[in-house]
Amino acid sequence: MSSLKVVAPDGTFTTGPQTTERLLMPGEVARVFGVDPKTVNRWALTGRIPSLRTPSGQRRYRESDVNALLSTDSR
Amino acid sequence: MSSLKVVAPDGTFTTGPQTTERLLMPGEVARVFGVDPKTVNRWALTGRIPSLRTPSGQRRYRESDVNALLSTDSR
DNA sequence: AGAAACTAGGGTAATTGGGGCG
DNA sequence: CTTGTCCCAATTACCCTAGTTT
Repeated sequence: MSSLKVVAPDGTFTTGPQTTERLLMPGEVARVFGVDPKTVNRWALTGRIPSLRTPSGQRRYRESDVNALLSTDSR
Repeated sequence: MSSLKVVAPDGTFTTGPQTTERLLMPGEVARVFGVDPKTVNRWALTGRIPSLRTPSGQRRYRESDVNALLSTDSR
């Protein structure tokens, strides 16, 4: 497979043919679940969701991780 | 402006600010119907109303689902 | 350079989920 | 069978200020 690297304007990047893995910001994740952005941070601190950090300390979330939590049953 | 990305089960996705559907908390839904939040909880458990769950287990309700039930002029 | 929007923190009051009972 | 209420432990929302990003 080709290891093509695509770099977006905001610095995010993806490698591979079609795997567009965008990084979501806390507010975006918060809107997905209907919670406060601080709550998403708390999830990261308690290990409920994996997170990356920018050099300045802000958190970013992989949408694959978000979708994995989203697909959890809805009883 | 941040564009929220919504990913479908098949991998396709759409981006856009207007696709953001508001999610209501149990108490908000309860006030709409004039019942106790616990009752809304039971409606979700019995499948009378669809619901999402946060990673910690709390429920959120789509505004469109709530409105759909409101307009359900049964008889 | 400035303004607007978003974020990370900390602290506190309010809400939620689940079980059981009337 | 459905709903409201009481209990508890856990989780979340809202307030603030400061730093970051666009």
